[in-house]
Amino acid sequence: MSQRPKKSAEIEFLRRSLCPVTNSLEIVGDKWTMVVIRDLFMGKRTYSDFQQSPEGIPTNILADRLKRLQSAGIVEKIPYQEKPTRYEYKLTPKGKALSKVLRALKEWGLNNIPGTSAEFAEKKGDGDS
Amino acid sequence: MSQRPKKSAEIEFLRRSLCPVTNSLEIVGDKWTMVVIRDLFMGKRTYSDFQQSPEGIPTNILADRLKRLQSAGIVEKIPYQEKPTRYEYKLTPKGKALSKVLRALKEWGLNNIPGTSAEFAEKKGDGDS
DNA sequence: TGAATTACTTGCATTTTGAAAGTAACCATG
DNA sequence: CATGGTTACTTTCAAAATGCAAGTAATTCA
Repeated sequence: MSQRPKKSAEIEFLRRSLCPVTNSLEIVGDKWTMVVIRDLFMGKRTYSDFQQSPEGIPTNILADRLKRLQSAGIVEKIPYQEKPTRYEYKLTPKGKALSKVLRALKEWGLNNIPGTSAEFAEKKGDGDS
Repeated sequence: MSQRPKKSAEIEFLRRSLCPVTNSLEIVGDKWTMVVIRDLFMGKRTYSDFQQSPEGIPTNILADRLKRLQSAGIVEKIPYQEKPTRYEYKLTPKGKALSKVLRALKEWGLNNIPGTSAEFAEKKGDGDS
């Protein structure tokens, strides 16, 4: 056995590269994912919370991103009431570890994109402490 | 004059929101842009340098991203020889300011995505000092 | 019974991406 | 001076992702 290379097993591990930057971008590197994560850091919890953000994420995209974030282990969906059963989304430790990425994006934007304003990326009453 | 609102002028400033995170993502929030920026931080300079990276960026996407990065003031294209005229791409100060975003993505990937390896996001001989 | 709310799913047109091939300028070789 | 090679793209077109709108399901409220 093992005469031929085990293609199918290898394919499961195929990535664009082994670079941590590239692999992170596979998960959070699109226009909407980090916006949802920003909302979670700001304390938003429900589907409609995310929908109400000023960026106006399309509802199908939001549903898709929440699913992907769950299967990536960044977000978990937890029931917080019954009848009707409602769920809240919250960051896992893996998700919370993205805070530095978020902060770096925020700082870069504030310093390099005129017209941006910190209050849109901070919890109300949070002095960035 | 200025009886009617200056729609055309306003439209130039229309954005998804005023959030610095969202606005940063409009520029660097896709699967390829930060890969090119990573390469620039690693010392790559020419079009073919970027093409040779292990991720295998499609050439039309590369050309497009380099154009966008130039018009965003993140990268500049500078001739470094004549006959034939050849250009190198390099980061502007605004581009260099993205180092924290890059580092945060790298650290998150290293800590949270098994199989990633630091050497793919560092200059050879650079001890991260 | 009917309207409202929350949390989605579905359908479909538009936009972006990606693979491959093509082009243009120049140099090097025979 | 014709042929081939290199660099740096552009073009074409199919496939995938996005975005808008409408539809659905469960439940509560009037």
